[in-house]
Amino acid sequence: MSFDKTRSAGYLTNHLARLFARRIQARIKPLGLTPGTFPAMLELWTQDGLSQGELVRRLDIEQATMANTLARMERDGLIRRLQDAQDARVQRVWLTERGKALQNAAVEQAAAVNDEALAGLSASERQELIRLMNKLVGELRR
Amino acid sequence: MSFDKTRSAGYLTNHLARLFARRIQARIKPLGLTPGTFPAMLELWTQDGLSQGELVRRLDIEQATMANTLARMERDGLIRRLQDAQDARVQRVWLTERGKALQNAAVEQAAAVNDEALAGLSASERQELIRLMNKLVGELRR
DNA sequence: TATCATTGCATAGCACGCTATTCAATGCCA
DNA sequence: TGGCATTGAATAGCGTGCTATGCAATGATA
Repeated sequence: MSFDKTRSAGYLTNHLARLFARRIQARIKPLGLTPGTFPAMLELWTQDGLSQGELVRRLDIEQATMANTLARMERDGLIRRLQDAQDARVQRVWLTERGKALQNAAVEQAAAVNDEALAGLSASERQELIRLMNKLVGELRR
Repeated sequence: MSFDKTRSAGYLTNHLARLFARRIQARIKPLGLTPGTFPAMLELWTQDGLSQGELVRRLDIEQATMANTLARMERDGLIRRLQDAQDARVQRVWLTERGKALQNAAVEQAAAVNDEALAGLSASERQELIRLMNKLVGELRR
């Protein structure tokens, strides 16, 4: 039974994810951000005050993972967690001023990494790659 | 500054990597394997007795990560590490009988996950996706 | 040959992903 | 209204990735 790693979507995805993480890590470290916080920050920059559960659903991250990530973000002064007034079980997540202020610089760095990765591709190749990756996500999310 | 996560190669790659990992984890757990061991096992099934450094170079994994992964693999009876006869610094990695015996079943499961992910794609789309992903890897590895 | 740089690996410490488990708050229904 | 199921979150434990650091073996050189 043979297996060519350069022809396996799963293998390539894992390798690519590590390469992306290394690059983004290097670029956002000076901002006081880490790669794992990025998805949550993106959601909160778009809509502040989401509940933890809402973040879990939007980001397709396990609840326990999100709880840990949010704890680190709170420790690092990016967010605050406040109990919801209507439902005492719900923790709402609010950006601090510092967290809000990072948006432009952080998004800029992320965009730069994407540009580096896609440098060798034509516009239509980029579009096709994104389309196909979205299709895989849809397939695997069921 | 806006950022569309469904159009970011990095974001999609991270999401896809998590989805792939969940699937492969579920499938190879019964074999006593974990996703992180897979790349090393693939290399060793192809060529047994590689040094740790050789694995690091082939898999583009940090040396410390590989040392940890190999320690778990040894603990779990997949490999043994023996000092090289010529160079006492070198640890050569050898599959156990159990490690060797897992090849067919493990590769089968990995192939099945790839098939699930690519189910919605035509043959030419699959080929194109693999080609583009390899291009990104090449770009980001420099 | 004594010294110093290089190489190969291990360890510490942490980020971030997962499963399993627990607990409190809420909702529902007899 | 009392009892039970559901929901939202925290915690424990572990795999897998990283950087930083240390150390022993080897190689190179004055």
